[in-house]
Amino acid sequence: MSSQRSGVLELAVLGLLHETPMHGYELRKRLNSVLGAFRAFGYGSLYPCLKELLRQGLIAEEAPAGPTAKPLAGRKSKIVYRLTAEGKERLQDLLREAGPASWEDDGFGVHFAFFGLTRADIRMRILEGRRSRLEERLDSVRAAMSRTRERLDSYTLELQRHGLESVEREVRWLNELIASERQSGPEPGGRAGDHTQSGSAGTAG
Amino acid sequence: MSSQRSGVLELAVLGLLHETPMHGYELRKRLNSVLGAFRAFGYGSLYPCLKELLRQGLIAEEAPAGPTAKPLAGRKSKIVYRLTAEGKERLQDLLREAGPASWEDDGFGVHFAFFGLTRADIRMRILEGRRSRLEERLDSVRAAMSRTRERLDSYTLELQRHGLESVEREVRWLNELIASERQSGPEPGGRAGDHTQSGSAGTAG
DNA sequence: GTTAGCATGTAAGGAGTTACATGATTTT
DNA sequence: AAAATCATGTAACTCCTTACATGCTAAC
Repeated sequence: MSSQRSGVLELAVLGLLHETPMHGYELRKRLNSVLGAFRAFGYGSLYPCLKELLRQGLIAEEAPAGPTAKPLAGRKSKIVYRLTAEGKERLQDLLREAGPASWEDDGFGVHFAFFGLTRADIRMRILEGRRSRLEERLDSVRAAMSRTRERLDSYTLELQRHGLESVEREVRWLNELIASERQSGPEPGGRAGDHTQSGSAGTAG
Repeated sequence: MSSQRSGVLELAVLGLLHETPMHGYELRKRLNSVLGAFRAFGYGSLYPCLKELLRQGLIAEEAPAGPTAKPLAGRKSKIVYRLTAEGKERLQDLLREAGPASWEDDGFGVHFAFFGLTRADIRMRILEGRRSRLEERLDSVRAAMSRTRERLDSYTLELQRHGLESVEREVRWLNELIASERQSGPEPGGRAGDHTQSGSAGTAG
C-alpha cells in the first residue's frame, strides 16, 4: 500500500535537496536532468515519495521567505522542501550503503550521480562491485553463446553482439574510473572519515 | 492481482515456444540466453505467466510422447508446453504491434529478438520508432545540459557523458540496421504480406 | 478572456521480484 | 544415502506508471 520505503527515488530526492531547497516540479526536472539518459520519473512517483519523506521527518516545508508573502489562502501554490537534520543523516546512511543494490543498473546510476557526496572508499567498492556484476553477466552470456551455439537467427545474434559490446564498453569505462580514483586517493591505511570530494572523475579517455 | 495480461514476458514465451515445445526450466534458461545482457527473469515471473497463458488457451501441455511413460503419479515432473493455434495467432498479433511500447527499452529488445518472425515493414517501423525515441532523449538531455549549465559536479557530468555516448552509439547501430534493411527489402509499393525472414541483420560495421 | 505552461496531487493497478516451500532425478 | 541440481510452484510485496482531477499564473 504505497509508502515508498526505499528505492532509487529516496536517495535521489535527498541528494538533490542536499544541494538546495526546491519544490516538486523543479525537483522533477532536475531529477530527470541529473539521471538524464538512463532513468526518468513522473509526478505520480515523485509526489507520493515527497509525502512519505515528509511523514518520516526527513524533509520539511521551507518557511516562505518574505513575511506573509501571499498568506497561502486556500493552500495551493509552490511548496518548497528542504532537508532536515534527520534527512541529512539518512542521506549519509544511504550513501554509505555499498551492497548489491548499489551495483544493479538503477541503484548504480543514482549512487554514481552522488559520488560527490560519497566517501572515497565507498566509491571504490561500488565501482568494483558494479564491475564484477557486469563481468558475471559477460561470463554467463558468453557461456550461453558457446553452449552448442544454440540455433539463433541473425537478429538474435546481432542483439547479443550489441548487448555484449555495450557491457564491455561499460567495463572499460569503469576501469578508467577505478584507475583514476586510485591515483587521487589511495586510502593508505584503514583510514575512514571525511567525505569531501577529492576524485576528479577521470578525463582519462 | 497477478494475471500477466501483457508485458514482455508473454511475447518472449510465445516466441520461444514457436521454435519448439519446452518445459519451464528450459524456457527460462533459453529466455535469459536470448535476452542475454539486457533482461533476466526468475521463476517467480515465468511460472505465473505460463499458468495464465495456459488458462487463455494460448499454450497447452504436450502429451507425453511414449505411451504411459511414467503415468504421472502424484503429478510432479516435467511439463512440456507447446503453442496452440490460438497461441500462434496471438503471437502474430503481438509481432504486428508496432506502437510506443515496441520502442521502449524492454519492449524493443524483445521485439528485436523475434525480428526473424516479423514482417519487414513492421521491422522498419520499430527500428525507426526506436531511433526517434532515442533522439528525443538525446535532445532533452542536451537541452538540460546547456540550460545555464546547471551546476553539476564532475561525477554527474561524467555520468551524463557516458549516458549520452551510450545512446549515441545505439543510434548509430540502428542507422546501420535500417540501412541494411532498406537494401534487402525496399518494400516498393504498398506491399504487405509474407513474414519470412529476408533481412540479414547487417554485418555493416 | 482564453490558451499554455507551471504546480500539486490521488486512485488504481501493472509487471515483475523475493523469499519461501517442495518434490524428482542424477551424481558422488 | 547424501548432496547437487533439476523442476515446479505460491504469497506477499515493491516500486513505479497511467490516467485522472484540479487550481494558479503569465502571455497573447
